[in-house]
Amino acid sequence: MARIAPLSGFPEWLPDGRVVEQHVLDTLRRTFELHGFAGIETRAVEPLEQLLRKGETSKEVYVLRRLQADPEADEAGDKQLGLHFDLTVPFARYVLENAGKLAFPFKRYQIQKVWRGERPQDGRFREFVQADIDVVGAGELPYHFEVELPLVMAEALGALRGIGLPPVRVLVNNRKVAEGFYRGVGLEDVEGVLRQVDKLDKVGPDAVAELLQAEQGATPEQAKACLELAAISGEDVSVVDRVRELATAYGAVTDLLETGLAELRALVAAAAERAPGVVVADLKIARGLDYYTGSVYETVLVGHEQLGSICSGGRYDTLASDGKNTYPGVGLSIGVSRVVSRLLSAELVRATRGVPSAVVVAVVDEDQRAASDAVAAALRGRGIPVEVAPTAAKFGKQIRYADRRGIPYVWFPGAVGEDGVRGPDQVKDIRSGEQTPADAATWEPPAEDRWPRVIPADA
RNA sequence: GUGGCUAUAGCUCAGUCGGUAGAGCGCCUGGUUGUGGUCCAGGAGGUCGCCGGUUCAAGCCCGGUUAGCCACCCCA
Repeated sequence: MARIAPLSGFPEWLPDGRVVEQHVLDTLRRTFELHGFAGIETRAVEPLEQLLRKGETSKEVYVLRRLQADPEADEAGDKQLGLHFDLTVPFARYVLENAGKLAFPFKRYQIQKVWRGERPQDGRFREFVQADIDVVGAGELPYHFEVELPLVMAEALGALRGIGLPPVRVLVNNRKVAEGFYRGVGLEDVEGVLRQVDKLDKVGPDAVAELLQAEQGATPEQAKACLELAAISGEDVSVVDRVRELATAYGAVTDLLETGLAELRALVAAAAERAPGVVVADLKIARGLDYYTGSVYETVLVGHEQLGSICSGGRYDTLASDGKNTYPGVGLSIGVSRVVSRLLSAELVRATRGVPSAVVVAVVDEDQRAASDAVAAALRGRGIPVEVAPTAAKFGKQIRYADRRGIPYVWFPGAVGEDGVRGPDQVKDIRSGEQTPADAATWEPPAEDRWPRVIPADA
């Protein structure tokens, strides 16, 4: 028998999970718009060569082809399409394509699915939703956007605290600091060093020290310096002084380092004021991607650090370039699916119901279905989500129909008396059992019952 | 892509020394006269992932395969 089984890495939620996801999406979108970001959507595909420009992700790209494509023809390859694996590459292409029509600096948000042919795991998917914000400038982009963007994300995620999302911690670092320091101590393969330092949480400092020596040719002294830098973290500007002291001790003070430290200081100082306790400077944050040139960000859910980063990004001096013009940018991306999957699997949140209906209108018998339809229409006309019972089963079954779906109210159309006149309708709150006469032209459910809500699971 | 673990009812899982399948939950029906949840009584539902091998006999042992989970890699 052809077993129906979920496809690993392609998550699908039940209706009440979708209510949660939709709430998250709505909340993020509202926050982005409050900060003036314009929404765009790009196509799902990009030319393969465009997607592969960013490096070693090639194996992860899903290629698109027609079932009947001529196998000879696709040898040509330059017209091959792939599903985008992030929203930054499509955005960069979009900026170049529409540069003449956009006003810079351009702030946009983009919430879409992306695809990566990775091995799925808890919180890691092959098809998932990202919510990105980026600011892109023409030619130049003021540093203050590197301060603003992580704070917008912190606010967006903070807006989800009410439904039970754990607090977040935005870890920040600056590429110029890392690069300036590493070069200052004589390590030229900045990329390689970053990659090893990035493993710190997983393998520990001793292993990283060995890797630095074995893989990057570092001296024990250089390795020690890298680890001491990585150990520095803090919420206030004193981290900057500590980095400078360390660099001085190793004779590693460079202009690049000083530039980076000034930037990092500005970010930490602003964050301490605008979002105290949320942004933490952490000098071990590396981010493997090579195109970051300034601030880099990673965000964890407090208590769920094992889940990995739920929101990352950074500054790119060259987000896009057409040869003549360069467009620097800074942006972050929330892994919406990762967040939602954890909210659901760890039972941090729940939806009050999985269907929109606040009311089920009972059907007395099929001959009187029209009366129930009329009640439903009257309620809907006033914006109350309603459905009519699917069958004229015993009332006990119709109540159970509502109960199973979490629908709080059952409406009983008045019985037709011997005089042929319909008696008064009644509405029952099936949670309390309370049943009262009601008029479809005026009855209102309490506001909290009107639509499904997302609430902390323990509420 | 590499490695480890797993696959039995809709779900979560038991299944001993190989002897042709069980529980809990869920679902359906009933417990008169149109009002659910609790309780009671009944009931439906499984080619034991798939293919092959060993054996008188395989859910159990062996090989393969597919899928899922986890770790690595990388990343949201």
